Amino acid sequence: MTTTDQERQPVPPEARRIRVVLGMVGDKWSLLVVCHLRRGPMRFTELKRAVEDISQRMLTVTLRGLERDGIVTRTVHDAMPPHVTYELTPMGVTLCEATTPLLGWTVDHLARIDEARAVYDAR
Amino acid sequence: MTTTDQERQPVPPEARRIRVVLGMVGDKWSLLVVCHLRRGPMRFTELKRAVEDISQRMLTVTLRGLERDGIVTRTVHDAMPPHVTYELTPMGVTLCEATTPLLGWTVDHLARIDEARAVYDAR
DNA sequence: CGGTATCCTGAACGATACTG
DNA sequence: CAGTATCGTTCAGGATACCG
Repeated sequence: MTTTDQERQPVPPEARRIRVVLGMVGDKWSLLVVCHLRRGPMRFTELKRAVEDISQRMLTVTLRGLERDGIVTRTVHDAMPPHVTYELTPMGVTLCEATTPLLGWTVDHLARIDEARAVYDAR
Repeated sequence: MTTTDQERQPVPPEARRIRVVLGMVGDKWSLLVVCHLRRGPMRFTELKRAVEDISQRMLTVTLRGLERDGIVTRTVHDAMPPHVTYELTPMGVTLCEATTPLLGWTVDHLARIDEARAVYDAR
């Protein structure tokens, strides 16, 4: 091998991007919550019911993270009874659109993935 | 509210897809390894050097997972010295393409994300 | 209604040593 | 070279209880 010298720092910016994406939506609930908010603003309890099996704590933690990243907005309505709504920001909408191909890929390959796993596990 | 009855099971298939995607590439290393393999087959040690800070153990674990899912192939070459190469399967290549928009989104919004976090943390 | 606070468990991950 | 085995730690996430 003679190319040993000039191949340092191959893809550091790509690595940075991947870390950022995973840090934002790589957890168990964020993408799920974002997907539900595509249809429009939702209240806390409404989300709690919609996102199956999420605990109250994890919904709060997830929403705080998404709010911090500028993906959702939190709006407190002073009414009787008082309530809070969450809504995708414009950036949140574009994030949603950016994930569409990946979700589509899963639809197209779910069967093949299950098959590959079965083959691998059988051996 | 009068729509309480007919809104059960809103998006279960979408949830399933998201779980599958995160289960495959939602961990710390899989996407990173896949991205490095875009350029062509690589040997174990070559990957170990390329993927910054990955431990030998995690590289093995990650590659096994990707192999199980049909994303990479593992080929043992009987030579002296013996070596092993990893390569993206056709399905692995399409997965890579499906993630491109999401990575591109990060490039476009990295600055805005950092800004949003700074604003949120300052308050 | 929409949270916080606290405690706890399991899985993911890292470090290190050894091997065909 | 390309692993496996073992151990220790960290941390995301779940259960539960309480609150403005």
